Amino acid sequence: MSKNIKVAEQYCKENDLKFTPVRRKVLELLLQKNTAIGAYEILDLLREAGFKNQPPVAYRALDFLVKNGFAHKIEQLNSFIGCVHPGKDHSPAFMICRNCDFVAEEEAISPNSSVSKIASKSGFKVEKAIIEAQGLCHSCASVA
Amino acid sequence: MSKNIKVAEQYCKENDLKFTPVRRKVLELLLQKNTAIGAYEILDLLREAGFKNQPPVAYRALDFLVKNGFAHKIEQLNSFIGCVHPGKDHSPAFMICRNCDFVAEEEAISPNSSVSKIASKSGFKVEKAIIEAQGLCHSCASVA
DNA sequence: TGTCTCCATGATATAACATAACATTTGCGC
DNA sequence: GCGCAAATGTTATGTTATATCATGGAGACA
Repeated sequence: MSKNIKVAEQYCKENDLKFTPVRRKVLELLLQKNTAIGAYEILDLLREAGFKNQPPVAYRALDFLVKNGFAHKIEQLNSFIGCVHPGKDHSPAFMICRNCDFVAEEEAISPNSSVSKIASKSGFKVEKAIIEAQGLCHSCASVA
Repeated sequence: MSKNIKVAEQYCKENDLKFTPVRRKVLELLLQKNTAIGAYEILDLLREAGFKNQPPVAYRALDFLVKNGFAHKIEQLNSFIGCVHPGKDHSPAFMICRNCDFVAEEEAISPNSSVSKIASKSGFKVEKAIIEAQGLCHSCASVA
């Protein structure tokens, strides 16, 4: 069992959250790849694994995982990815390779980051921020 | 006629782009609001203005406007907003008020911005980046 | 133990967002 | 006028996401 699954399990236990079979399975699926997966692709994988496969099944599990910090939505791709450091309160930035679909999650926000500075300048109170960059990952950039 | 429409018109003239009636109308619609508008809402407004209203009509115009920097897509909202400083090559950050839907566009990316730093650390070659923050705008934050 | 309540899941339907594909028209250089 | 390229018209369909109501299952507590 992956380390991140264990972390999620432990976190749920401590916070009275139910880490049910379908939620666990979806997280496992997300963690098996380093690319983002769409909800309907997850649905297919769930069906193969013997779960029910109507859209709400996937979306509910994904909502749970995203809400609790175990997964993230990549808005530009309308798809989802497992979080590489769950549990910690964090503000990720994603680097999406347009060639191989690899998605890297990095830490982004610090008190003096661009977003904080821009926000304070305009009096905007930021609650969450998404940062998604598109381009070429290290290895695809080398080849090209 | 709004200043931004003129800028777009001039830019198109200089770059051999066709600022056709439907493209102009969509840009006008986007510039009339300081909130983001969905493609199907634009479609409704186009119909009211006597234009054809099948989905491709709106999406084509939006593609043109986004591609040429006259408008931006807000990924989190699946909707669009007129650009406040068109023509200039820029990397915007958006501040989205969850209370009043106001969207502010700010300049975000500099050579030593968070994104650039993170990217260079991991060898990722960034081609474009989106930054979208959610929270409360100045006036909604004051009320609360 | 019964039953109440809360939350998760099952199931059906539909809403909302976006594009494929092909026909037709328009503007423009020659 | 003719041919090309780009824009628009038109039909159909693909993709992503949610509303709604029914059913089930675990824990609280008398």
